Amino acid sequence: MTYSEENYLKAIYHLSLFQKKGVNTNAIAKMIDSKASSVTDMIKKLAEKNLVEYQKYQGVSLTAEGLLEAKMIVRKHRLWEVFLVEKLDFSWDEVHDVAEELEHINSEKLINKLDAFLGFPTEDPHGDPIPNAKGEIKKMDKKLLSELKLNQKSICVGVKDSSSNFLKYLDKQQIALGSTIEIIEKESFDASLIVLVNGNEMNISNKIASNLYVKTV
Amino acid sequence: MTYSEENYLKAIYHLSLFQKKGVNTNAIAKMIDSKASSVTDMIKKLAEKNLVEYQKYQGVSLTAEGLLEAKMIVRKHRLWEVFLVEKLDFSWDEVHDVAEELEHINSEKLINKLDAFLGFPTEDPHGDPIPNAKGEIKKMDKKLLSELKLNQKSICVGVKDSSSNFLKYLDKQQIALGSTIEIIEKESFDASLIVLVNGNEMNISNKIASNLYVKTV
DNA sequence: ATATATTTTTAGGCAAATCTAAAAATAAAT
DNA sequence: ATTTATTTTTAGATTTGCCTAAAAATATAT
Ligand SMILES: [Mn+2]
Ligand SMILES: [Mn+2]
Ligand SMILES: [Mn+2]
Ligand SMILES: [Mn+2]
Repeated sequence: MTYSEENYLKAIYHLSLFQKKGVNTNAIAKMIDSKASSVTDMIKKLAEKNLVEYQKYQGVSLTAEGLLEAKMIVRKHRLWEVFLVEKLDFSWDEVHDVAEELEHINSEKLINKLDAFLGFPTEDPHGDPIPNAKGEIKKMDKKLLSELKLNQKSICVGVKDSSSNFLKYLDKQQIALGSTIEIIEKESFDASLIVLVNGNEMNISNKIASNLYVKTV
Repeated sequence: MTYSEENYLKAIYHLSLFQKKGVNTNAIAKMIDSKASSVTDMIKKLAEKNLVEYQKYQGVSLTAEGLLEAKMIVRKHRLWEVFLVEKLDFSWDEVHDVAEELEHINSEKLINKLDAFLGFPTEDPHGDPIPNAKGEIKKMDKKLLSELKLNQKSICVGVKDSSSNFLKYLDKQQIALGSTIEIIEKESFDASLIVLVNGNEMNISNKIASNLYVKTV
């Protein structure tokens, strides 16, 4: 498989998590940062290889084979992110771009040895689940902080937006995976929150709260 | 730089170590496993980018810039080989192909962090020198076992041929980097040797002896 | 229901990297 | 010094992945 094919499969996979129907051509183009016509071309090729199901004008979905391939790419991406953070001291906002390259390295032995070396982690540095060697994903039940009830104690377990910008903001506010979070007041005017993060009171906007995953305790 | 351009630079670099004049088109084609016409095309592109010096029919050589680029690719290749052997328990005959892919990952931070993580190694698992971040190569004085004098004690420090085939043969004979080697008899008929490897007597052919580097002690 | 807007596909082209076959230059041999 | 052989370059195609612009299909609005 080429890098380009792998990137398309991954894009379709990510989009299909939020889209029960077929994934839209335009959505893929946006994610891959290319044009709709290019997407149509590639989709035809992937369909030819039985990696996606495709009917003209009806969007596209992964076949069982395509789904497994996509999960293996995601697995590699997230394992490399763990490696970069745990072993090479990268911060969580620096790993994505490098992992985008590393995810295409093609060696089953490499990735399984890396998995073992890292102690078979189940989540990446952003709290996203890492598929195991069979493609199985242990799903954690987590909710957005914006949906958390008042005075309900919780732990930060992930981010929805993992842009460098957002992650750096969290660093500055000393919010990290594992931080305890509790909402002590909701402002109805702008849906901002006053929260306790590791016991420290702070004010966060609704936008922030809508991009933080928490697990109630 | 594209993967292909990097592979050409690396090939020219390796060939230029044994060739004081310009490197031949055909030699590059052979190493890259492509055709002379393809090489000519690529050389023109590299010359355009000032990475090589090129005059029609006169072969090609690296510019200072091209040389540094080539060394950085070699650096990455060999550091990844160390990583695979030291951290992921690959054997020395399994690392080359994976390193061929990993060497193209493009992140200065990654490679320098990896270097530190590995403890700034100066040689790869085959005894080849690893250029430092500035491209400097510490050269060790080593000679081929076939050139070693009778009864001169030495240590195995590298292999000239690093094909999987040869490396597996060495494993079978329990010859490894660090093994002590001494020639106790030379057979003039076929230039084969009777040697002591870590004290064990064995017979090795001239071909083997011509592919093992040793350092006298 | 018809007109308008949006999405998707097709048609035709381009750049990178490769190839084969032919031509040109260089090297080797008589 | 010519001829012959080898090496290298050019010419012309091919494949992959992408693009723009136009056409076709689908969705939305009146
Ligand atoms: Mn990522
Ligand atoms: Mn991640
Ligand atoms: Mn190697
Ligand atoms: Mn090596």
